[in-house]
Amino acid sequence: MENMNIKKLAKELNLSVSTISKALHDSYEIKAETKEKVLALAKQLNYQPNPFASSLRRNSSKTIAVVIPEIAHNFFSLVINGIESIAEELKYHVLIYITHEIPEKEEQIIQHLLNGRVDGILISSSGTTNNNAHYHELVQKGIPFVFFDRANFDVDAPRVTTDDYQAGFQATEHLIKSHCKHYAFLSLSNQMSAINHRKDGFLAALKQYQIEPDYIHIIEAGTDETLSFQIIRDFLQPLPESLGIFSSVEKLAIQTYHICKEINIRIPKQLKIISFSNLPTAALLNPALSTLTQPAFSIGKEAALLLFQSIKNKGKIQHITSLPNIILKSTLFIRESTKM
Amino acid sequence: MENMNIKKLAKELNLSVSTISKALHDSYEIKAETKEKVLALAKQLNYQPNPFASSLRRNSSKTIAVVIPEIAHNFFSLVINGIESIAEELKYHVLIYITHEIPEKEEQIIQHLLNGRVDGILISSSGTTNNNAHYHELVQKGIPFVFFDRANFDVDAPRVTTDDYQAGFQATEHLIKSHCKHYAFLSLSNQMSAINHRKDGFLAALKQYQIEPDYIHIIEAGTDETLSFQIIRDFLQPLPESLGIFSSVEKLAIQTYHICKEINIRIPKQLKIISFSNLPTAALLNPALSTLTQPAFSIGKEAALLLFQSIKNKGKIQHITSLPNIILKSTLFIRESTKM
DNA sequence: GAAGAGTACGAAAACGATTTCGTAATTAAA
DNA sequence: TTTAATTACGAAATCGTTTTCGTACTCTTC
Repeated sequence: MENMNIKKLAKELNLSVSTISKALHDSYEIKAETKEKVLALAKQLNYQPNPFASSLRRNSSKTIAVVIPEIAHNFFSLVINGIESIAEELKYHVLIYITHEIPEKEEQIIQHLLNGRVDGILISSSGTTNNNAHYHELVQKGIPFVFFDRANFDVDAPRVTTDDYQAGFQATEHLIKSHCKHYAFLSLSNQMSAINHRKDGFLAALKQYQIEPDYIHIIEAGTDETLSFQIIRDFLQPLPESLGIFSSVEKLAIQTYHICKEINIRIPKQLKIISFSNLPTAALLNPALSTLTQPAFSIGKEAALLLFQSIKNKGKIQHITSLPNIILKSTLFIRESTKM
Repeated sequence: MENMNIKKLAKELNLSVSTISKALHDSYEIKAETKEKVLALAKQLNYQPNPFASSLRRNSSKTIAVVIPEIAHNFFSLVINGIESIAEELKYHVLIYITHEIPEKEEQIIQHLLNGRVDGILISSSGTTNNNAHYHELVQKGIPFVFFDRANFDVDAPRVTTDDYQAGFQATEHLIKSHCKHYAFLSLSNQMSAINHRKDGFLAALKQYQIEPDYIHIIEAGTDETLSFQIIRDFLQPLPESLGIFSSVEKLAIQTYHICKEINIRIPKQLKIISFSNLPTAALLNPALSTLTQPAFSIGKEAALLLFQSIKNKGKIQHITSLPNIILKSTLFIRESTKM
């Protein structure tokens, strides 16, 4: 009685394998009485269909993959929560892959997923904007995928992003109205779509308020922890006069806080800072951090919905419908870190 | 050329399907020259083996499941990072399931995983200590699994936990030496192993220092967000004199901070607090939070290693070797929130 | 009562890889 | 030279489902 399967059920009930299968799928070909018998025995013997046999035959796995740069990161774990809420409802399984911000790793993962292990993929890209061959292979293989937050705009795939440009503009405007002199943008890299849009908003605001280029600093801190610490520390010594920082990601803002604590820079007196962040403790920091908060859970949810829709429509004639491109709004929370 | 498979490779090279399969697996039966030809063509035509066919035949999926109560939680996402680091190395895939602290959900997930979709499971239990039928079914089915952090001690499975009792004792001793009068333990539920061990350490320390029962409070805040807020708020109004709080989980400490801010309780003057936590911003809070920090990444890593070892040994004779039970140490960080 | 429709099932062919068991051909040993 | 061993491959069964075709049988309908 090691493992129950359809064949054993069939033998037990003196029915054929196909009848059992059809009964379990509530086929119209099978009469109610037989269905009941089959269901009853299946439950009694604790029958569980073999997922691989089923996937092999049906060529679908009821599984999606989520490919993200990091997981120990409030934003991404909230997104996963959103994704899971939908996947769970539709009885899909969720595979997690972490790229650690390494584009080659991402390529390798995507390359692997070409084998049909998953029915669809949700990606927050770690890649440079240049290399998108692996995305095109997905398209070619007909594997649906959806970008969220960090998209590759050269690839023809649905996207769920936030209003990064507007939010960047808004945050910067807020800094300007707090009367800073120097303005700095903390970036991870100049190859990530979301971050670049934030930077564009930053620059546009500064332009509109006619801030001189001499007072504008773009700091590319990179993804390496110790290196970015060093880069930020170097930038803050000597401290530019009346500095306003707009951090494009939470991690860099936290590093900045640590550095300020270390070398005794007073926030917001000497340095004002606002950051994109989903920190549940932003309001409890010393001082409380002004944030631009993305609706992370909703991003995950919307991206998943888009993906499942895409999976469902697979094979059907692609109408000339425009590419789904959902843009959600971030929320500005003004706190002490940008006080005048 | 839709999908490449072994059969097409075979036809192309005028070889049999079995020869191709063996060549791809570097079998000794196939001569070097043939292997090279096969490998070359496979690479050229971008052949990727169908994972379901392979899993079906081999009865193994190269996939593990991680079942956790929450994901938007520093501890658990760090653990996942640790798990992923090992899984990635061994080329295993990682499925994530979230129970949202609902025991029935956990049972349902485990029940589903009985079908062989995964080769092994890592679990941080959401269950009450009573119900462990689903774990026994796993044992019976021969599906390896490992508990981490929150284990069920009635079930015969490897565990990776931390020195919760000692850490609880140590944290409480620290509070006592900071001269509190009242002592409170914030718990989620009295059904979780790790939390109960922390509580035992808490109580033992208070006993050793002969603190009167009247000054000892056990607060079960539960897993519901709004409810736990209310419970903690109620406890803090009116505020017990010279209160020292030991929070068993990060979330409750953060809620306490929020409440203190709201109703103007000064930390550490009126209330001292220490908490189990993996917050990267603990030192930046206002005031900086004293923490007991678990080696979350290592917990994930060790648990994964244990699981893979267990998967490898599957089927082999179980020696009388003692049950693997790894206990890692937490680290105490004393900060301002418990200052005298 | 003959034709057609509908009902309820079974046989067998997939899905794509792995693996067991043969077996020709070559080489080595006696 | 004969026998045994080794090498290098192929045929076919197998994993457990799903699905396509049949096909008996019953029930209408005129």
